[in-house]
Amino acid sequence: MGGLKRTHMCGALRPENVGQRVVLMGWVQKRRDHGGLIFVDLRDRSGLVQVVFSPDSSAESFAKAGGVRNEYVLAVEGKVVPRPEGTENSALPTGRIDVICYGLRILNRAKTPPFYIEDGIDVDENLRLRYRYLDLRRPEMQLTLEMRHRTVKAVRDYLDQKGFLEIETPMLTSSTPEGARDYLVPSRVNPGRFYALPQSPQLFKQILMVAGMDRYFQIVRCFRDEDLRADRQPEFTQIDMELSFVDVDDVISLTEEMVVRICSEAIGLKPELPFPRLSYQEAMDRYGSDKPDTRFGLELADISDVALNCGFKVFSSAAASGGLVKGINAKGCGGFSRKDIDDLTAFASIYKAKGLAYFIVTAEGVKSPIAKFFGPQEIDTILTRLDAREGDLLLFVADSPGVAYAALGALRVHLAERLNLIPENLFNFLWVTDFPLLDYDQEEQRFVAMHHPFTSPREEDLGLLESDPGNVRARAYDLVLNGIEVGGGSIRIHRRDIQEKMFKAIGFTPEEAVDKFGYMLEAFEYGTPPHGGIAFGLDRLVMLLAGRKTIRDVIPFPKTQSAACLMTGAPGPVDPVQLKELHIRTEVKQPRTAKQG
RNA sequence: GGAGCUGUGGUGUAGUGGUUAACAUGCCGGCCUGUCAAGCCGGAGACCGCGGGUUCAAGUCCCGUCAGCUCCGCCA
Repeated sequence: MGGLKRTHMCGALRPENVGQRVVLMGWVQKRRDHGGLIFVDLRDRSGLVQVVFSPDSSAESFAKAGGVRNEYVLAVEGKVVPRPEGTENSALPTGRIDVICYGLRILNRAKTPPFYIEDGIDVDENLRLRYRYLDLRRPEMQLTLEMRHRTVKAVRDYLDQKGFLEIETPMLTSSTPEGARDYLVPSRVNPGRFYALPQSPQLFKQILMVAGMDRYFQIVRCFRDEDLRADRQPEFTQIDMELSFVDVDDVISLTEEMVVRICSEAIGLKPELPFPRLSYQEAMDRYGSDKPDTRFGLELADISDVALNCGFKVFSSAAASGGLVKGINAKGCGGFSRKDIDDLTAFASIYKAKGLAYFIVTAEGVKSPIAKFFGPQEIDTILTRLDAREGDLLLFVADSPGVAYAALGALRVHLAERLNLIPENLFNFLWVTDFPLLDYDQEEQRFVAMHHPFTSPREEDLGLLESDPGNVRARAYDLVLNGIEVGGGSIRIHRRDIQEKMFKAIGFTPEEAVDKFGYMLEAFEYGTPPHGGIAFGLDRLVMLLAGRKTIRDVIPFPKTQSAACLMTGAPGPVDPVQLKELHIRTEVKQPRTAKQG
């Protein structure tokens, strides 16, 4: 840089700086060459400032500026001057001043970038990911990463203040049964043995409680080898916490305050406390989801009782065989065409709904292919249940509870989007509590932990653990924001006998339990305090606060849906020598690379 | 494992089975002393993701495949 030292950031200059000699370093956003006068918008992380090159102030710089192109890296020595009257740019924070250049150094040249370095670009995500360093130059990406930093800093400041210690846990750990697929790391010095990357530091943080650390937190990377979604990456970051001597309300109120602090420092928002709470059952009944979006209405109604005795076989048999008949009122959609309804039916079928029954509410009564199966009394009850008015479209699903909830829950969100019912800039936090402890897995023909196997049952349900496992409620809680789960936790089991019962309930033999979690059971015998905690999905939280639709936008170097990094080409093939050292042979002859095509 | 959408100059798009694949922007050159979506003039740049097939003729129709995205399953 030829001994030059930067004095200011580009975006920081204001009329107060007029008269100052400044040295700026940054990238060329745009050059406007007027022949006798050249304007260059110089950009750094802080913003843009207009640099003026004129032969009157420096003939040499003016000549050099003619050869400057977009994304060249410049060092500019100049003087801050007020803009001539009438040439101010109110769209720019620095728009009332210019920097007149007296000395220009071209620190580096740049090829023409493959896409525009600006906000709101509409470009193939392939390109953005391949040239991520250019994508990240865009102001909105830089602001998002700054917001992520503010979030993390707010968490650290808050938890430090509350007496938490930030403690690290291993990345190379052991694979555990249950849960997601593990990422495995072969051990060179232990042939045939593997570490697993942590799906979460769950066991370690509990052990830290046994160790008397009292309050722990960690901003920690977690790994799950499952298929990707807009809000799921194979590696993601959790704000992970655990506290001793607490109950559900303690964890909830402590983290509520933290969330408020995050919102305030990241985006200047002050959500009202306490956040609403909903039981799992109520969330399912009203919204068909355990992570309901409460920014709009369209709640579900249950008509299983009416359906049970009606003449429509599809309804009555669903209701009679333990299923549900539920409906949703698509307000004002009575004018939907046959095709519109077919589309909604197709949408519901994604969630395994076998069909979508409908009522169109008109002044003359209900128009529906299935109206004839209902008496006037029954129709009246249904209309009342769904709060139906003339011009409404009522949609019904009759199926197993799982399918009815899923299909209508998704339909509810789908309709809200289509009808533009979702207000912008609304942040609806809410707790979902009282989850079932266990969930029956049809495929495996056994109960599995809904949260994880270390979640404590509610005391009053303890007796059901053996007699009626499906109805045991957990001391678990999820934090939901605008229909997305951003956090979840529980009070843990801290007694060996209960932990053993839990393992038994999910089908572990005592030998398996000891084999996989013996150290944990043993630790429980050395004075384990009651404890509980929570983990937040940092990426999702920042995504929502930043108003983005995918966590890829808040992760500097994300993976594609096929878990590849388009910039580095990971995962890539490795030298056979490396494999040999690791005592590994693969079945694949010619590995596909991520960059083909 | 499955369903859907997308793929055409650098970028974003248009393109009814039929001539030399069109437009905008960017890029390159020239002119231009107050622009900030600068302006004006000129120029280069795509064998239409890849591979087959149908056809006298394919960017367009069919099959396969690759990549990206969205979703179902999966994600304690």
